[in-house]
Amino acid sequence: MQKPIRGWFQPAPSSCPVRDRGIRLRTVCEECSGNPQCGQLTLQKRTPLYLEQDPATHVFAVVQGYLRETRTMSDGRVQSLRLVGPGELGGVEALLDRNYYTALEALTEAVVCRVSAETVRDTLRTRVDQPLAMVTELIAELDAVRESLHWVGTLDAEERVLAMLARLSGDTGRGVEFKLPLTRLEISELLGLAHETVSRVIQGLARRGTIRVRGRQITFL
Amino acid sequence: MQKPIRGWFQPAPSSCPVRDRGIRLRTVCEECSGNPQCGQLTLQKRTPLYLEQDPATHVFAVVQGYLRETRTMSDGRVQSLRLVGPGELGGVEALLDRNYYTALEALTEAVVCRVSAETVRDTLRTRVDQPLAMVTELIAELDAVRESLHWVGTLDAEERVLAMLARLSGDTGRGVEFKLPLTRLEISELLGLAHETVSRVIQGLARRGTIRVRGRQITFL
DNA sequence: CGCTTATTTGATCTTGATCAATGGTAGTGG
DNA sequence: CCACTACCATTGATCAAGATCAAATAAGCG
Repeated sequence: MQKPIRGWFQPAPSSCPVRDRGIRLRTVCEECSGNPQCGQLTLQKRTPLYLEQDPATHVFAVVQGYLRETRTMSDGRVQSLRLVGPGELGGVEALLDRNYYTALEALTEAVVCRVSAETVRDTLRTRVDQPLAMVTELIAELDAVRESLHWVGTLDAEERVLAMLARLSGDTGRGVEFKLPLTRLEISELLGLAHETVSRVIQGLARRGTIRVRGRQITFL
Repeated sequence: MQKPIRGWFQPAPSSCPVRDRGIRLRTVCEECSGNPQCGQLTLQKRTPLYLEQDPATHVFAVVQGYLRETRTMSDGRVQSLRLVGPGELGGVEALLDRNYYTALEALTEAVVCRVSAETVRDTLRTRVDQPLAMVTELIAELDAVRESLHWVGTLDAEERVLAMLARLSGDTGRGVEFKLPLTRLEISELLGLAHETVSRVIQGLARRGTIRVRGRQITFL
């Protein structure tokens, strides 16, 4: 069920659960490389990995679960910037060697690889084969954020909720039930909607037979 | 008045108008390196640099003027994704060696440096000092797009228009008049608003004394 | 079981879109 | 220089999507 981690580094030389679950490239994870057990971080729900303005020291690759990036405005409003799922990167601004400008927090129980920015920088400096892969990664991220922007700009409430449900369903097919890992409130914050609207849209889709809903169990029909 | 180009390459060895206007790093621009006159491209208003789905061959750095990235949806609606101004990059997806997934078009008369993706890739492979600078660039781009997302998600019409006006005013101070380089319609498309709304907001700000408006001449008060 | 947190549903309100009409401005060619 | 034209900007009236306010369940969970 785990997705491969998109990474910018070479295959791990020794046993590593991350690689063993099918990834092409390994991340230079402090835990992975120093430890034969490849002890990634396991996070409980609601655990923050870092807060806005924290000194930016590490980059994270999500192995399992969902995190979210948020930013707080001067007036206290919180905006969820994006959902970070399996195989995606968080905190790349650490490579700029300054403070994080977003907060990153686990929404579900999650497993992440933690890589120090220093390690990444060293690797970029010394390994000829890595920079292009890293650049490719970042451009893919850029693509993803633009995609979100496109969504927020043009899609109405129902389209956005459908897109989110599709993403959260992963590779679950039609007719197969899956469990929503997020609450209506969390979904609404990520989509820039009110939670009541998310609820109404989901009920509406159910009434029209697009999906079947049993609490947090959803089936596409 | 020109902004420095953010670039990932070393200082130009010989005379180059781009560098001479104060940039730290030069872009490996086909025109610049092959030609002592450093003949960047000059674009007329409304000139497209590339269209969606075109083979992605070049990366562009804006020297002067404003361009916009757009994407067309299946139903024909066009979404403006972002404004690309002096010092910023467009078309970085060319490094992925596939097709452009956005269109890039000049909104005003503009000057850009054109760099072949091949050149950039070669430089990343062979020059030890460049990758980190390039990665830094991309992360800054990522930051900018997230910023847009933040805007679109949390700001209301007036806040968005104000943010755009602030950006377009550049380093013009309070009390100094500047000329809007974009029409109300173009602004509205970039902000995801109706052009009537942009007009109303601008008039409203003028009525309340925040700005002074004379057609496309604007003064912050 | 009792408490907290999620979810659903209804009623009403606000923002900004849309429709429609008019006035301005800049560029073009005579 | 002026008239013509095409685009740009403003303003008003109305409408709709979704936010907000309010309240009643439902679902977890110690």
